[in-house]
Order: sequence, then C-alpha cells, then structure tokens
Amino acid sequence: MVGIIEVAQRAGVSTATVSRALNGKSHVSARAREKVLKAAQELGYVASSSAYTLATGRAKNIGVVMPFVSPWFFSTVLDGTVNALINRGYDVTLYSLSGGLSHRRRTFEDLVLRKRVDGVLTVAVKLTDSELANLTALQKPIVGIGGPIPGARSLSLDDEGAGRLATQHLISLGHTEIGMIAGNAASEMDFHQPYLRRTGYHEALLDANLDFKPEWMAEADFTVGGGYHAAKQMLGDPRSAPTALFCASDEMGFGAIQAARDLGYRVPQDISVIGMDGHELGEFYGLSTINQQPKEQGAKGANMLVDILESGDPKQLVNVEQLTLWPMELLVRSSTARRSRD
Amino acid sequence: MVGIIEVAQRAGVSTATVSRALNGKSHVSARAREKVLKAAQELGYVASSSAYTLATGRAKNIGVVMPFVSPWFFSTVLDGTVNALINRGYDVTLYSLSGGLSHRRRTFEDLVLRKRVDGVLTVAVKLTDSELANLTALQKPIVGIGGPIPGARSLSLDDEGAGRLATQHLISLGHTEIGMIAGNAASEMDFHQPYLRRTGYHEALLDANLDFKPEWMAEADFTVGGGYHAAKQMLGDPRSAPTALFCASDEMGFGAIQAARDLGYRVPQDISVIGMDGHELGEFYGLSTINQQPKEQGAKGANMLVDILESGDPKQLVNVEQLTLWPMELLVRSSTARRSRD
DNA sequence: CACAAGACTGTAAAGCTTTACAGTTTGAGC
DNA sequence: GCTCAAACTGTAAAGCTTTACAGTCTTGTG
Repeated sequence: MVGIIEVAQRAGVSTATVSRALNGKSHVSARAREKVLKAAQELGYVASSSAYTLATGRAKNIGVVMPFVSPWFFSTVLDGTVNALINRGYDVTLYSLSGGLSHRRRTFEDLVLRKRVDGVLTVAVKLTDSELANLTALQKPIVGIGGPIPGARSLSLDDEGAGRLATQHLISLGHTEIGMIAGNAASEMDFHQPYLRRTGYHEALLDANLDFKPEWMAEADFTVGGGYHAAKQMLGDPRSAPTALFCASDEMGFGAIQAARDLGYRVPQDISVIGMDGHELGEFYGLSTINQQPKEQGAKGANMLVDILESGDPKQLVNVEQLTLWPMELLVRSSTARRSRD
Repeated sequence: MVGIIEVAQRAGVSTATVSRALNGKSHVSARAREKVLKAAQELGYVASSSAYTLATGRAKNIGVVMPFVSPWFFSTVLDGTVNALINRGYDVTLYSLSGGLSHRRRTFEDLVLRKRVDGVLTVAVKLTDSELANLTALQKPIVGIGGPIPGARSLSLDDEGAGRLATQHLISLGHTEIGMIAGNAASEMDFHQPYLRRTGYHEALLDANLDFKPEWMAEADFTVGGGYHAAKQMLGDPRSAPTALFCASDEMGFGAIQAARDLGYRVPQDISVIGMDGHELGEFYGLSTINQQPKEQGAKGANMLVDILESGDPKQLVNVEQLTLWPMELLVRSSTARRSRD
C-alpha cells in the first residue's frame, strides 16, 4: 500500500509538505507542489480516509436517516441529497430505521459515538430528546426534512397551507361539494402531515363558507390501491358524491382517478381531482397537484448541512430550532376543471 | 471525548483487555469482562470507527454503486441491501453515478484507495477493466446485481429466459399474435436487458412456429408514459393489432393497460398484457408479470459480500467470474387470459 | 508436589495522516 | 550588505484503536 511516506520520498520532501501540497492549505513553494503532485500521480496515491478522519476529526461523511428507503418520496429526497453531497466532496452513509426500535438505538449510537459522520440529515424522523441531546453534545449538526424538528433546523412543506391551497384551487373553480381522501393514522410518519393537510382542507371550506359532510372524508394508506378503494366508495354513492376530490398524496390521486373512470365519471368534466406531492407519474395522469419537489428538498437540506460544517464558526454546530418552509408550487394539469355537473 | 483509556482506568485494567472484552475475541476472565462492560456502559463508550479501521484495516462498510437512486428497481434493491447489511453489522455508503464520467472516476478512486469500504456492490453497472483490476488488486471483493459482470461475482435475472417465459405464457393461453414493447437503446443500462428480453421473445415465437410481424415490435423508454404511447400506436391499428402484448417492464405494462382501455379494449378479454419486474403496483393493476424480486436480490447480494469478507479465507477476496442466476417467478394475475377475440 | 500447558493480562508497536512548533531560506527595504 | 518579516520546510506529536509478544497466573496431571 502506497502511503504518504512513499510520496514524500519520491518527491524528495517531508510528509508534512506532501500533506500541505495535496490539501492546498498553507504555503508551499510552486516547485515543491509540482514535485509532490507528480509523485502522487505516478504512485496513484490517495490519502487513507480513516487516518484523515482520525487526525482531523472530520469524516467528510453525512449520515442520512430515513424510516424507509424505497417509497417514492424517500428515494427521491435521497437522490437529491446524494448528488448534492458528491458535489461538495462528502460521502453519504445511509441508515434505514425500518428494522425496529433496537435498530434505531444502535443506529444513533453508531452514528454519533463512532464518529462516523460529521452531520446528520433526517427525513420524516422526529428525534427523541436524548437523541437530539447526544448529537448536540458532540457538535453534530442535524437538519431535518419532512416536518419541523423541535430543537433543530428543519426544512418542510407547510402541510396545512398546502392542504388549504389545494382546496382553494377547487373552490376557485366553482366547486362547492369537495371531498377529501386523507392519510390514516397508521401511515403517519413521525410527523402529522395527514392531520395537517386535513386541517388545511377544513379551514379552506370554513373560510369559503362551504358545507362539509362526513361522507366527504375518507382515509386511506397513501397507496394507489388505498386511494382507489376509498374513492370508489365515496364516489359510488350518488346521493353524496362530491364534484371535486382532494387527495392527500399523488398516489392516492392516481387511484382516485382510476376509480372515477371505472364508475363512469369523466375526469375532469364530471369530477375534479387534485393530489399532493409532485410524483413523477403525475404528468402522465394529468393530475393537478402541489409539488413539494423532494429532490430539491434533499439537495437543499444537504447543502444547508455542509454550509454549517464549513462555516468555520463553532457556534453554528450547536443545533437550534429553525424551521424553513418550503415554497408551495401549485401544478394545474388536466384533472381539475370548472364545475359543470349539477 | 471518552476513549478506551478512560474505560481501562475506570475498570482497572489495561486498554488491551478492554479491547478484547468488548470485541469478544480472545480469552478474558469473566471478572475482567464484567468490569469492562460496566465501565463502558457507564461512560457510554463506543470505539471510534476511524481508529478501528486504521488499526484493523476493516471498515465495516460496504459501498453501493448505482447509476440512479430513485427509480423503482434501484431504490428497491437498495432497501433490501441496507436492511441486510444493518443486520450483519455493516454500514452502507451510497454512490450514485448520475453525475457523469469524471464523477465516476472520482467515486471509484475514493472507494478503493481511501479504504472507505471493505467491499463493493454494484447495481446495473458494468465495471471497466481498470476499475475491476484496481478493486481486485486491493483485495476488495465485488458483487454485481442486474447483469453479469465479466471477471466478478454477479447475481442476475436470466433476462433472455425471462423474455422467453413471458412470451411462452401468452402462447400457452392460445395467443398467436403477440406484440412486444421493448426497451430502447437510450434507456439501456450498462447491460443489455432490453436486448436480451427481446431475444427471448423472438426465440419463444420461433420455437412455437409463430409468425412475427414488424408492427408487433415497438420501443419505449421503460416509463409508464412511454409504454402508453407505444401501446396506443400498436393497438390502435386494427389491421395489425396483436391479441397479446409483452412489455419489457411493468411500468410500460401499466401504460399499455391504460392505452388498451382508452382504445376500448377490455383487459384481459380483448387483449392480454404481461409485464416484467414485479413492481409493487402490479398488484393494483392486476398485471401478470415475472417477478425479479429486487429487494431480495439486494439482500442476497449484500449477504454474499459479507460472507466473502467474513469467510476468513484470503482466496475468497480475489474476484472471480461467477454468475448466479436469480430464479424466475411467473406471477399470473388478471391481465392475461385465454385468447377469445378473433 | 512439581511441572507443563493453557488461560489471562499488560506493554508497546503499528496503522497513516495532519499540524503545532521550531527552524531555515528568501527577498525587500534601507 | 544588513535586518526583519514572510514564506517555506521538517520534526515529531497527536489522534485512538488493535494485536503481537512476552510475561504471569491457574489448573490439571503424573
């Protein structure tokens, strides 16, 4: 294995000079730098990351913690994060919490105590007080995505506002009978998006002085199939079928569109459907939605974290509560239209 | 920061004994072990991973390299991999290759030379000779998923056989006019699944002495939308519309089903559709398919790698060509049925 | 009871880098 | 030509663990 000593010998300088030349920190003469670069190149030398970490205390590595990896929202956030971090010279180590509580404890212990990571990005995970205290005590900054984290920086959609906006869009099209397919408690993450989105819906109705009937509220598990069944049930009853439907996720929206069609409704002539998330298939289904740009959120969160780490200001390293609301983008496509049925 | 020295002092033993007691390697008296465990517990001590890696040469970390992170297949493989590796005490560091060629070189250099990882799992990435040679020279075992890697162990679906099986399923239902929506060159990964699946289709037709018309072959980009457009085109022409359709991915299959319905076909009465992959939405759409169980493949690949690393046999560490074919599972759902139209 | 073998424990080196500190060179200004 | 600051360079320590080696204790056996 070729180490810094071999490079130093070949270049005819000391290891300190090699280190300085390669890291570009302090003053090194042009001549020495050149010799070092040449020697390093010829030997194919790259510094050992464990020795680097041991010596500097910096791991150049960010831990990403999420409850699941494969669902669309999570994998898309991850995509944005990984690409942003590569660009800034950081690796990402991925921790999934799907293994249960003991896993979770082990994960956080490793993360923090083993000095594996310089900072932590969590997605839809609410930290316990002790987890947060541990991270803070060890100067590990943490940024959360997908919900406000008490006591730490976070980046989140305003779920209540988004629910209100989606509903208002339907109201602005003249709809007065508006149903909602909300998430159910079982599929709640550590936060309460389902609840918040539902609150926004109710507020919008209230503001517009519109009626609300209990039959217009159904719950599903955020999946296409769940949305399909819930919508079929709600739209199938002619006595109470609304003329517009707000689904708390795009995937439930896809299911709802399919259910409406199977029942003989035309979308959007007979019924308007709006989703929420910005799922890539939304384009294909023509689903109007509120785009929460998970990829961009992932990238932004990653960059916030690295900015903190590289600010050189130790005060930045202590976690403070600070919520950044992600801007809402209403995407109007072909699944929503002016009310025409009567 | 509490290190091994503090634990040793508190337990009244040497650091060597602490290390042995905690790692459970060689003989430590019950009494010493107990004292160490107690002290470590009280101090909340966990060994620094960089020092561990520097001392042992083992990183307890696997690098996972994939061209993309968020598409269904990749995120599902990743899910299986992450969970399997957590269970075996390994971390996973994720490298995405979507950043272009210079990124790719940097990634592999880091991976190998910085001793960040003990082994590498690639998904749908074909290594160059020099990448493979570097990894092998440094005793880093590598396992590939999603296609045979020359010179290394790999785990892959028999794409040609799968194409044949899907087609034979349609033939066995009495279909004689069978179309295919294949992947196009642009969406090829490093391997040639699209090409192989198409070959399997042709072979099955040949074996059964069935005709093949060029109008029965379309290409799309593996997305729902692509499948939709290709299928609409093919099925829309009454002169040449086949009675059955084999799509090279489930997502194209979803699009094809939608296109068929939009054209007034009933699925499966008027047209049978079979996909390939085992996408979770397949259940909802009732799409018959060949399940390639990406999550299980991800877990299996991870376990193969750890088995190699922990075999204690240095010969295992050198990469040898060895292809393990993943068993095919034909899932017959409600999108395929006996031919009835004439 | 003596002794050998095995179990246990401690010391110190190794693993590889960064960087504080001290020492040397260079160049500008007078 | 001399002085002094600034630029450059080298030595050695620090960072934290594992583990080879050597030494000590135990225990079973003849």
